[in-house]
Amino acid sequence: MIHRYKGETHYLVAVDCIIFGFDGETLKILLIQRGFEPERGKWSLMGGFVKPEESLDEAANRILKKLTGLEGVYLEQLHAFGDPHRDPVERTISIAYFALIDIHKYQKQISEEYHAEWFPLNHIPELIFDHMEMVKLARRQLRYKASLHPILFELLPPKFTIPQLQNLYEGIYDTTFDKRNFSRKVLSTGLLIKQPDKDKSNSKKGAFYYKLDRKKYRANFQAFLRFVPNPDKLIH
Amino acid sequence: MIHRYKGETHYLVAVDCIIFGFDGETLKILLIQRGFEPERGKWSLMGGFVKPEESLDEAANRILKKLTGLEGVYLEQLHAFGDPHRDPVERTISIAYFALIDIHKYQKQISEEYHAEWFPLNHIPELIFDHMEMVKLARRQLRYKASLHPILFELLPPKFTIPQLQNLYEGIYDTTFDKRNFSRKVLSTGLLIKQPDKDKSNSKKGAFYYKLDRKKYRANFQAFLRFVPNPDKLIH
DNA sequence: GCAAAAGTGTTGGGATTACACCCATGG
DNA sequence: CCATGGGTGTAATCCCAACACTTTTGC
Repeated sequence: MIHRYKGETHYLVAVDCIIFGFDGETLKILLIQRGFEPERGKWSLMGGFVKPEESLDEAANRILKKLTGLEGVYLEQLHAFGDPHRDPVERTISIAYFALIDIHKYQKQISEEYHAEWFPLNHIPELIFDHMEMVKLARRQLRYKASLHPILFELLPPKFTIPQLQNLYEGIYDTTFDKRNFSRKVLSTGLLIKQPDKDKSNSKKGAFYYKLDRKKYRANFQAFLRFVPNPDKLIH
Repeated sequence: MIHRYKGETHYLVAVDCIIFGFDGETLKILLIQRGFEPERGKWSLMGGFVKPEESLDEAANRILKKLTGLEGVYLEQLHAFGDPHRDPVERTISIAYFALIDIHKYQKQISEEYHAEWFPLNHIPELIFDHMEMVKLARRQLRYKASLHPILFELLPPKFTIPQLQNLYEGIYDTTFDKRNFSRKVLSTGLLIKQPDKDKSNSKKGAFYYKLDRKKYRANFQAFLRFVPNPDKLIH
């Protein structure tokens, strides 16, 4: 280090994670009960301060792993929040990230020390600081992005059925789609590989499992895939 | 302030602005020649450190105004950059913003003390730190967003012609569009108000001026307006 | 009167929507 | 044997892309 910039103020920099999961019924986020002051006992997003030798992405991955035990999951920077008084203790700039995980891979025991719990998106408790704002923005971004790109597969297990997928979309947009049109659209992308076996947990007939073709998924991610009719009206 | 978080490292936090302008021919960004060490004399984005009592958005607006004299222009947070060694002097987290301005409103004299200059997007000089990365991301984001929402009006003067608008789109996507389809699409949104007078600088016949209907613009901003055919292939 | 840019209309194909019936099976 | 959810086909419509000629006027 040659020298330092003189006279400028330094701040704490944190990362907060909005972690989405889907249990087959509703879309949920993972919250923790703060174990330290201020606001001990209140609900909050999982977060942490950025360490001297890690990048922001690394910090987000570290924090996500600490709470869920998961690595290599979908994680995207959402927005930087920097209101001077957002944290009453001391000015902290927070970079919010949102993660999409397969809720079944989530290891409950790891997170018990944090008193973590899943909350349905329409029953979020009061949150500390500006975390509710972060959650709202993340939800908007998820709707927006999912209307254009096939990211919701990240919330499903490796094998899933088309009715499950449709349930997920319907849950996120709080609406219903025509199942014939939905399955035609989804299958026409060629992103899904049909499996020989069926999921019989929801019907006597059973629904075929599909797996995501990861190769085509990566190749076509940027392409606009519109599984969602009239997204304009739904993303707010 | 009750107390402080113990044992955590503090960092400098900066804001850097990617300022886009359109001169009727090509899309350009505004760069400055650094007047201080390190890297004095090298080209760089306009930036500055976040002050104790301002939010990130306020910092970005302040910096934009300092360089261009403009207020109330389109300004959007792009991404936070936080590699531990992105600034060799001292760890600095930078929040990048991108701005779209009417290049004609830009006051050259204000910026002379910064040695500011406009550079066409395909002739950007070498930049300090990770600023080139920021520029590339901003360009991608501009293409992406402009393919879905009518933001490019922000780059044009209050009165403009449809051929001018088409030129702008063609410049940004480095391609050409059919003018009949283009003008039909643009006019069908109802966003434009035809003026009685013409711009005769580009042809003998002259092209009618239009003004943006700001009310409808705000109301329809979220709606997906696709002036750009096959955006999939163009946004990279 | 001609060059150069502005402006406008039609048509065919592909995509999207709306809609209804049969299938498989566990109970 | 029947209730439940899974799976599929078709027709009407809309949207979009492709395409060519007329208009205006400064020189």
